[in-house]
Amino acid sequence: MQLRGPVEWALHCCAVLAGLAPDRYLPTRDLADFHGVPKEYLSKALQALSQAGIVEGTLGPAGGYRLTRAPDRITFLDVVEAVEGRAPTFVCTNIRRNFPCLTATEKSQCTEARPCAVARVMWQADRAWRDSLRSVRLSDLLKTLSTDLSPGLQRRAAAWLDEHS
Amino acid sequence: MQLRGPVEWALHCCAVLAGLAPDRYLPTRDLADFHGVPKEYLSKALQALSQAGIVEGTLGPAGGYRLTRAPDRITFLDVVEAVEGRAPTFVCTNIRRNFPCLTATEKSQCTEARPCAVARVMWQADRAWRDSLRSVRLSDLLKTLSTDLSPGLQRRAAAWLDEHS
DNA sequence: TCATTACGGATATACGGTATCCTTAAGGAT
DNA sequence: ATCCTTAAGGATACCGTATATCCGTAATGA
Ligand code: SF4
Ligand code: SF4
Repeated sequence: MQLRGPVEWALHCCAVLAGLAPDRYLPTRDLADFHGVPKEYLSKALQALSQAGIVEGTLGPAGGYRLTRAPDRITFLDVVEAVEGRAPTFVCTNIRRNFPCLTATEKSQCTEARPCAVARVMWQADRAWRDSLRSVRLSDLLKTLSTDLSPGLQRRAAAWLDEHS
Repeated sequence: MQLRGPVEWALHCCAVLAGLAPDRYLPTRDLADFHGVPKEYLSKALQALSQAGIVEGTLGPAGGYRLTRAPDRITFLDVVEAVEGRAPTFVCTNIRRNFPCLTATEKSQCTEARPCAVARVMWQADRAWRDSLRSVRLSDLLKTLSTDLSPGLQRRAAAWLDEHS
């Protein structure tokens, strides 16, 4: 069970986009260069964000991506689910149905609508994970970053993004 | 990001073992037959549980596995971590170090000891997930099962396990 | 002694993640 | 009107890991 590269990239890209001037578009190439990740592959993650309605892209020169709404209306869960999907981490293969001592009627009751105790516990934990991610917004990340990063670095990063427009 | 078969099997096996008479050993073959899963593969999950000290195996005829301690001292997290490992779900590849505007000293400060804001949020969610799993014990599962399952099915399951000794 | 069992190494296979390439359509600049 | 740039998305090759099986070994009780 592991989250992979694209999720991390997407989160960092959103952080960069959130710090940009409003209405400013940033192309995939710049985001890829800035993070040092393959452009074509990062593009897939950005497309996922676009399909989820978190960012929107525009074509042509001076095109690229920007956020569709304010950073305080985008949660970590939004980004993670956009890239990683909304499938629950625990998948029930319905082992129950294999029990050798089931009657036909009991076997027919083993449906998705009646999940067993094990699945309920695992899904509750899944919900706790998602609730935690939902409780942090992109604006919170920006605030943390502004205290974590030195003013000099923040200025240099902004300058780098400016000259690559 | 997905939990796979062996975790589900391990949880169900623990539930069965918890319902057994104390000091009774149940071999891998019976556990595999009861759940309808491949015996050799299930064996790997049981070995993981054994290494984690949740179950213990004994050799020879009438051998098999049993729990090492009472069901109220085994949590879901114990079982999940034994099979799935203790690695955090979010792996930080240290993208920061690729930022084009870092000085040498800043780059050297990007260590595991100083995780960035993104990683901290993801790990907090990971902790929430584990806390949720830790809060449910095997004894809780048994209690739920005893009310969920019909008395007839419980009797039949116990009988099946008895005649396969 | 013998059958049975856990244990762990080795191995084969399948699947999904990783990464790249290419085509298409659309927007802006000239 | 034309050209360049860019998102969008399909196709594909590659690789690693998960899945699954097999076998040898040691230990245990009958
Ligand atoms: S987790 Fe529950 S629902 Fe899923 S297979 Fe196991 S018993 Fe059935
Ligand atoms: S998550 Fe944070 S620590 Fe991990 S790579 Fe991204 S910036 Fe660095």
